[in-house]
Amino acid sequence: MSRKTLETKAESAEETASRPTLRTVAAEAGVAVTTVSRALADDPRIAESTRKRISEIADRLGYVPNRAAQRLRTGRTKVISLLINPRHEFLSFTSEFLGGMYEGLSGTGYAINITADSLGEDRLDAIRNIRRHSLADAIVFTRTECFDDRARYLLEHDFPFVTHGRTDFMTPHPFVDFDNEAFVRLAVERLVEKGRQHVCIVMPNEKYTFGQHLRFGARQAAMTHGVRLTVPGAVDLDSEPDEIAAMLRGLHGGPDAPDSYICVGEVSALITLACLNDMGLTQGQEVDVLAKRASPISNHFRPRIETIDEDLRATGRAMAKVLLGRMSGEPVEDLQILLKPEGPFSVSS
Amino acid sequence: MSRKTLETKAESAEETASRPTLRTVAAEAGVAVTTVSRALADDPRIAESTRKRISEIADRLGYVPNRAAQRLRTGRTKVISLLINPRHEFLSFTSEFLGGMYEGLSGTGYAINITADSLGEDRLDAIRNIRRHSLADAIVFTRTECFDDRARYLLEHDFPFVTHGRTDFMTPHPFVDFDNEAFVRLAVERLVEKGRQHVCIVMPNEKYTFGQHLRFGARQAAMTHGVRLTVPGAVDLDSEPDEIAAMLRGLHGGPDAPDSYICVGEVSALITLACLNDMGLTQGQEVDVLAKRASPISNHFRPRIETIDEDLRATGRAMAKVLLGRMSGEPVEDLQILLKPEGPFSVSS
DNA sequence: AACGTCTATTGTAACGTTGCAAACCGTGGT
DNA sequence: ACCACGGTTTGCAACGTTACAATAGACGTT
Repeated sequence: MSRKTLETKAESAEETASRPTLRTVAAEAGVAVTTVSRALADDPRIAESTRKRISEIADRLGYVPNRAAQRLRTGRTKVISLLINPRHEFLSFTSEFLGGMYEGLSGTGYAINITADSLGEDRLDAIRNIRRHSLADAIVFTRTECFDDRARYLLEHDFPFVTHGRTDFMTPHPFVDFDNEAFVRLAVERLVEKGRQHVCIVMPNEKYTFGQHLRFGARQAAMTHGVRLTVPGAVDLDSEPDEIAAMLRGLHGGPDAPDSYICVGEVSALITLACLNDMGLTQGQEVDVLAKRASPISNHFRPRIETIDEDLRATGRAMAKVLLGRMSGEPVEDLQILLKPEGPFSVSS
Repeated sequence: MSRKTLETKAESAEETASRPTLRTVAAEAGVAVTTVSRALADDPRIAESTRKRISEIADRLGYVPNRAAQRLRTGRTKVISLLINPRHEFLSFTSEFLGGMYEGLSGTGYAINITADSLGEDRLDAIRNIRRHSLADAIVFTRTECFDDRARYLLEHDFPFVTHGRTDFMTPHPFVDFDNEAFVRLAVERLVEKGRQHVCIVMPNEKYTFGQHLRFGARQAAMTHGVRLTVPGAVDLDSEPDEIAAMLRGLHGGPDAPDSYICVGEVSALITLACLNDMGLTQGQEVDVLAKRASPISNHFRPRIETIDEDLRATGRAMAKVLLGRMSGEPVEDLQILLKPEGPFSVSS
């Protein structure tokens, strides 16, 4: 219950008066403000002895730099915005991804700031807001589309960003992507091993770039293994249960229905399972469902389903690396990373 | 593909040179900087005619106030931080909640900023960081505990905050809570209607305050309806599938096992269903599971389960109201809202 | 002893905003 | 014609920081 338990010692000092500034520290140390600023920024022009003395005094006084002043002066925020659509995203998804980014950014002074897009009417509002009010130095987003308006906007304004997934734009930009072609090949292989002959992909909306990769990879895999492949019209990713239901009923109306399904998300897998169940088809018997797993939730589906993991922590780490590279002006070719189910490798190399 | 499609007209003007400031606008309008500042802040001291003229010029030039400068000058951020634990929270949960807060804050100039706690080693780090760096004017968090360290810290430092859920502290603080006693009474009633005689609550961890409310409400309801009640040792909310499994196996070892379960979250419901299934018990036959529903995900559980909704959008709206009240210094008694399954009413009234 | 050279530190000026005290100006009362 | 008085507007200063140019001092060279 005592204050002590919740406070660091620097904080308790800070409590007494108004917050110490560079001026306070400078006065205490008997040096100029500039010197303190430099000393705390580890500027090599400051002698090691004074640097140490000053940083001790700063600690003792509980000095914390004023972010607003730093931002005003430098124009930089030291913040990275992660855009999410709270209607779509599982936080369990975001958790690993965030953790990875956090790891990758630790020690750099950058903070991660989650921003909800899609609260206003226009999805770009959130991004415009960030840019116009300088709320972040860079932006990250997922569910990248072939002709993504967010990416386009940011490219046009030369605002640093990294996407999870690729676009079809001619102008190259930094990205980190999961190799969905490899994923779907692996998935088909697994289903074939279980004796399945006719695979169907529960496709995400066509607008998502990775849908194209899935389609392509699945064609390849189906050829290789000599199995039938059905790629029905797109269903909105992680949503639209009615559409999935309609699609499945359509497929199972005739004589040549799929005997296995590949889902790209856990929610769509859950919906698929429910629909199949409603049609009297049991997972593991008449059909098999395989899902990309990004959270532990699919462990609790019954009957159990097949899963293939996407390492989102590694994705987050890669994201951080690319982000820092982008902000320090590295060439874009070095900032495009494709993560294989097996491990990472750079597209350029 | 053209720029026009993605830009507002104010933005394109802004593009040409460096960003316009108050000085720019003042020069253009032939008035003092202060006048522009006041005009744009709708200060009554500025004549309506000049106010209008200035704001037109500001629009034309694409003037956007510099947030960093405002923050430095005023010490206020106009930001509210929503703390979330990405390991626990569904974003589908957060979506409605966020939307409600957004509605409640629209027009006030406040922005919502989602911050992940629990990325560092100490949960309080995130909050300390916000306070020390003045990253927000107020903090909101969920999953409030009886002796919540976050609430304690913020109370000690007199930092504005609102909790989702109550604490057991003597010092009153603003909160918005769902009436879980009412919820559990309703839940028991529903299960009794289905002919169930022995209800079990899959309890959240004891540290959460709402666990106490559940326990109390369930006792009342069980008495009223004359059914058996089992309240086993706590299980961590939305997690620890092994613990749930062990608990259920324990309960179903003897002759007097529950025939129905109340779950406070959808993930715990899913886990419970999986465990029951693994024991050969089918939902809707040997047992019934009822869950509090905060997202559409439970619609896809098969067999279907009973649900009772918590209106998270209304919760978010209430949150915003309380938040604004807290920041404008309203008395704390007016800032404690308990939302019934039926509708809202203030604790104080 | 004067000179240049290097290192460590200093002082000044901004970044863009808002609060405060002062000034302006047309109006109306005396 | 003077003064007081609203309603408007202005100028100055400051928030806390960092960039830049300038300075002070130490040291080796000529």
